[in-house]
Amino acid sequence: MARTGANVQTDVDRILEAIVYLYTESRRVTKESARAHGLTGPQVTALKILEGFGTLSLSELGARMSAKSSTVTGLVDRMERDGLVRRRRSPDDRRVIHLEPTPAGAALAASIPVTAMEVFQGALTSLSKDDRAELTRILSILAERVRVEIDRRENLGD
Amino acid sequence: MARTGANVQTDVDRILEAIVYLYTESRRVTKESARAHGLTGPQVTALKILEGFGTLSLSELGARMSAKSSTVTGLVDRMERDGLVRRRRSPDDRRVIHLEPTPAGAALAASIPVTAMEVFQGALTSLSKDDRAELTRILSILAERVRVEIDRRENLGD
DNA sequence: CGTCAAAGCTTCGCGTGCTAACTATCCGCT
DNA sequence: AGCGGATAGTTAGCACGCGAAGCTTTGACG
Repeated sequence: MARTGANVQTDVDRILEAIVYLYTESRRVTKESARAHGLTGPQVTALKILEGFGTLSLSELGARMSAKSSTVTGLVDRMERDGLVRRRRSPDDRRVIHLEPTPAGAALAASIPVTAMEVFQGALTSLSKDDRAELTRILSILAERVRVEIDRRENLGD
Repeated sequence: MARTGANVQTDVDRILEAIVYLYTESRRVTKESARAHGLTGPQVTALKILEGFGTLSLSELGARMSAKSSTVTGLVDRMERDGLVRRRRSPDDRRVIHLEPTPAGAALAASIPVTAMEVFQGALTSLSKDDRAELTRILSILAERVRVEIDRRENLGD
């Protein structure tokens, strides 16, 4: 274990801790902003995605939100209940359900600024330009590596 | 809006997306590892923290897990039900409840490798040493800035 | 000494989020 | 045509996770 030295583990810990913190806070901030409009965080996320695409299937929405289909079902149930979106069965493929915002949902989406992450924007702009670019670059690499690693494991494990 | 230019928003988006992805995956991996021992992710986290400290109050545990007290209550309820920890009222301050792992809980904690984040270790060690150091440095700054920004907002808002 | 705000936990209600199991539909292959 | 696996959604059951409201205990302050 720890072939590469103990300080790697320290970095892992620090990075993980920072990521967890940043994620938690980003969700909290989003939630707070959503709340001001009578919505929840995921609902705003979904509405904003729909606003961009107009119509999406449940699975497409789920993919863009990194959520499983059963989660999306529940989310959409509540959004439909609250008159934000409408389900419509696809004529092409009867398994598929298309989702579109209602006028009310669309209006609400438009009224919510994308600045749910103002806090991050503030923090990120306070970084130097170089640091920001570096962060983007390295995080992208990291995400890609993790993706690959997970794929590898799944193909081994099963 | 976007006083500082559109490419900042792009960076924010990319960084946020990467963070969400990494967080989601880290939780998934942790959960999977926990599952193999019949536990949930947060339960492992709590046990591991308790393993390090021996005894903690509920609020101290909550602080270390970034969880609210009502969340901790439920988590500890289930862990107590499953014989992993024990609640004990503090003699000094009768509001406080001390938490300690049962022998079974302690044994379980010891048997679970900290390597729930093996995937990350793999990905991170595949980064160059410099990139890893850079990432740690920048993320730390970012987390600190966000912390400050949030404090600032809370003192303004209220 | 009494009051009263604050701290520590719990309870309740709600909204995620996941896995497992199930239904309906589609599609490839024979 | 029809079998059989894959795909899209739903349902059920569980564990978080949070905010609001409530309880007990503490400690500060008049």
